[in-house]
Amino acid sequence: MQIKAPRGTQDVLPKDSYKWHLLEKRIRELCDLYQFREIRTPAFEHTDLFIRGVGETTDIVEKEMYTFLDKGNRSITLKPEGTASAVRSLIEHKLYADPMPLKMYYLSTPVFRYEKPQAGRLREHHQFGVECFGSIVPNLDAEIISIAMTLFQQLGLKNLSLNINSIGCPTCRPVYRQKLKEYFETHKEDLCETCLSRLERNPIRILDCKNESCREVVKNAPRTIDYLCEDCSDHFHSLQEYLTILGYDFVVNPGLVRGLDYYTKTVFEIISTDLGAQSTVCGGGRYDKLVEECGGPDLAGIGFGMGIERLLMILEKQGLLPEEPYKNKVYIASMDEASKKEGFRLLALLRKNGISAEGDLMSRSFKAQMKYADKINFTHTVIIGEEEVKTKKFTLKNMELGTQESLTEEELINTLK
RNA sequence: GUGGAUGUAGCUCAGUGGUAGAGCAUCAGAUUGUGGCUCUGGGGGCCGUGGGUUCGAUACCCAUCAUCCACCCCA
Repeated sequence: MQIKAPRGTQDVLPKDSYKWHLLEKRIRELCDLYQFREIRTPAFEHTDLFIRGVGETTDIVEKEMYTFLDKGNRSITLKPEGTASAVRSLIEHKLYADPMPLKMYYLSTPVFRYEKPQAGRLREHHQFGVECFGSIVPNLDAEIISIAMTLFQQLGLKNLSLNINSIGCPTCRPVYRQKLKEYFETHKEDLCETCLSRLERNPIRILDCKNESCREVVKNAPRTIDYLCEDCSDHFHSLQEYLTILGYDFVVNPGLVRGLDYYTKTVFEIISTDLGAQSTVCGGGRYDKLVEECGGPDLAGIGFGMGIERLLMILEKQGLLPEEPYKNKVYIASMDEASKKEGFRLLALLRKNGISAEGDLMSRSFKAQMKYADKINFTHTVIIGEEEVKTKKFTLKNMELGTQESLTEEELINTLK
């Protein structure tokens, strides 16, 4: 049996990796613009971190984690998301002693979830994420959102929509939760099976259900934003003002409830119509209690995660990915034994001078070498035969124009540089 | 975890109850040191895997795995 990549994983092949590099370069420049620095955390953590961080009742923790015992009998889990690790690291290295706010991002870190693969959903995918700790001001929420929005604008993405909501804080959420539960109790007969089980454990999640009869019930359900405490309500309104200052269109979506338990106040998602059923490219929010819950000090936080594969899917679909960037590539074609050796020497010399070059590695005939040079799209070919070896003047052919000239070693290096 | 579609050469796909083809790609040639066009030829497939029906299955039936899509959930 042939061994294939595990279900829900993808290879990035040599011909495509430049797309990732392109995107990663843009993202690094952007983060630099916002004064964020990169953090790198391990691909796996102690399972407890995610149980405490992400939340016991979430789908991620309940059924999607790659958890195993290592040889030291520790329960280990492959990261299902990025925030918990950042928080753990912050606490472990006492970064809370640094000047506030703490700003960090992570890029192309792999995250793992055991789900059934479909369009835009993988078991291993990669995320770009941003986290900021120590500040509770609403203009920070807007600023975090603007990082994602700016990236999308720079890339030229269309058909995106920004959804925001506030899910309250430990002061107002229990009140709302109770109201919601009372409301759903009276409509039990119209709820689907999963929602009935949610009723006890996490009634807020019913708001997110796509089942038709549940949606009917949800339509008239109490909305989080109507039960926010004064602090949360002010925060939410203020956020909207700041988003307006930045000129963003947004939708207040009371049904937006995120599947991770750590969120408080602001939650948001950026949605694309070009992704099929998995429409979220970027999702995040505020998590003011998470650091404390993980054993750290009382420190507010906010951040988002963005799926690199999904982002690339949209770029591809909207035709926004450029061709592989132009590069001056030189091929050295040679004929007899003597010229082959001369070519081999020249190849090393070109590379020493920073010129990207390649020679024959297939023992091809001269003509076949030329064909190859054409196929691989070399911009120049250096031709070496008896003549060139004798005179020490090499033939440089411009493959696009078809022109050629005879040059000394030094001239050759200078023109190709 | 549930449901639908699909699985034949590197890729896109034909095809028949008697163990397979096309186009593209690849490689080699078309008189001696020059690519792109054209022409000729070669290599490459246990027809996803395991069972069953049959004298015989790539084709029919079952199972399984994988891919794609939807539910669920999320990036």
